Amino acid sequence: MSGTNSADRILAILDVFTEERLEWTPEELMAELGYSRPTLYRYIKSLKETGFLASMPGGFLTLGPRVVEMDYLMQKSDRLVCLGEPYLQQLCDDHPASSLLVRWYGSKLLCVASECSTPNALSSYPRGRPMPLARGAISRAIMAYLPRRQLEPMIDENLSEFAAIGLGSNRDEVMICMKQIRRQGVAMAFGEVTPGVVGIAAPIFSDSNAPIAALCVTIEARETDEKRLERISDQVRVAAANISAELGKYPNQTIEEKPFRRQA
Amino acid sequence: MSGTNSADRILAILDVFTEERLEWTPEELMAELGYSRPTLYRYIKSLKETGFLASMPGGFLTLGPRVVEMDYLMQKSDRLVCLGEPYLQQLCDDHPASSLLVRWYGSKLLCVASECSTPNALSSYPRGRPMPLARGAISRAIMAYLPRRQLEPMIDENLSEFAAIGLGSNRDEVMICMKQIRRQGVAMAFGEVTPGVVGIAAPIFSDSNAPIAALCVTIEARETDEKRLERISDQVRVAAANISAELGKYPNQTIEEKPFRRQA
DNA sequence: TGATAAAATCTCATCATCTGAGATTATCGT
DNA sequence: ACGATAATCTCAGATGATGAGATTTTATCA
Repeated sequence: MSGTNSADRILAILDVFTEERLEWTPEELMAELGYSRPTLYRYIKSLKETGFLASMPGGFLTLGPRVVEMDYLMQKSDRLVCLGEPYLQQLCDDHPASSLLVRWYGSKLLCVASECSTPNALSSYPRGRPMPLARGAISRAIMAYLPRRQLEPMIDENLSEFAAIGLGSNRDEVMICMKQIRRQGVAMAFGEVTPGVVGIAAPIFSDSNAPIAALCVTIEARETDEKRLERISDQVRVAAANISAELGKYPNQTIEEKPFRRQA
Repeated sequence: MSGTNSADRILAILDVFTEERLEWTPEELMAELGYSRPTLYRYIKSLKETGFLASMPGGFLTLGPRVVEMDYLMQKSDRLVCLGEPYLQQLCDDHPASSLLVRWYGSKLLCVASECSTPNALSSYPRGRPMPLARGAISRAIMAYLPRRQLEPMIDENLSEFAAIGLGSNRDEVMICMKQIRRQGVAMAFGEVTPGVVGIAAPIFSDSNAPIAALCVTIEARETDEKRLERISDQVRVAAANISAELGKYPNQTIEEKPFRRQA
């Protein structure tokens, strides 16, 4: 309803398919979105033909097979996931914990792979579950390595959050924390996301520039101690560094004619 | 390029992100799709704002977080998946096999959940992997229960396939096979999809009408015998029936004011 | 099976909005 | 700070989008 262009209007249809409501009739969509009947049906047709929507018995519409396929595609071809999975496995073998790979999308943190060795998957993060942007070890592991002009505005925006966690009450204090994280190579958070759960995260780089993801281990506080935390930190740091190195080894996809970082 | 409307043009962008090529620069997209620079950037902007595309370091574009999130959403809210998972588990506990839930999207068969108890995941079907439409037990388990006017054209289209499998050389012969499947309640296929692998599948219904999915077990032929096949068939048939019954127990989402199938 | 209701598509005139060349501004790397 | 590349903006023309209502198709029930 905001965007007046039909690109946004067609994409807006997919927006209404949420966790609360995954099945809509055309009639309901018309009411919700305010589109006329022919227009809506035109859009639906396009979305169904491309597989983003699918008809359910009873005349309902749901998200379609394309979504599932695309995710499969992404997962299968994501070098971060492929390279990282063995490390997730290893970390879970070594500790009663969850391990996760989280991608940084600029405006969103999204879990893209996870393993879990504890039966009660209370704090488990399956693929696709979004993470809070301004809280937790993952968030900070990434932020700490962002270039200044990205980092500073983020800090200013979330000052109250940082204050609540106890990282500092102004930008400079938080910056010092970030510096410390850079020195340690890992970020640690005690119960920031889930009460009683410790998170230990290290950033992953694809080139030498900005972090693109983080490797994280979460473990119940009562399952651990000083020594184990130390050990996990080391493992996470090393694993993240290894993944980064392996990611950098080959170009992202195929060898591009235009290498962006090395002069031809 | 085919559809001249901008709905299709914007969705066409997502089409070029395939397994072979998951990273594109705007320049490459312009060349591939033939859109002008401002137009393409307009589209990209919309797709990025909605999270369907994301920027990668180096100026590349990839599929975005929205895809992963949507899949998570679908999976989490899919009653078929939630209800079916325990059965998949059970089947894998009982046999050295893979078990899968496959949704029927009218034009596509897509695995939506799977378990595997064999170490060599040779014939494993993870979520998102599409299945061949005209081959295998799954396909036939669903087809056999389709209403006549959907089934007959499908048979005619794929007569050569059916002949190759040995189900019959004309429509009537194939129809007899389908009838037999209905009588048995399961479809069985020997090495049709993967050589040396047997598939046993039964349809799942959400209302009494048409099948919406199938439950399938695949097992290496050399791991099994007459007796075990019999046992698996029974289990699959019963499990599929149970899932169907449970699916029907509650309305798909919330209780709709307009019940479609029962009179108020 | 045929009648009835609902759902989906079609028609078409109007006009909004989409398009693209080129200029302009932002961003990045050195 | 500078040069190069990437992304956005401007604007006029015209193409394609829109919606009321008619029509066809599909589903539902007797």
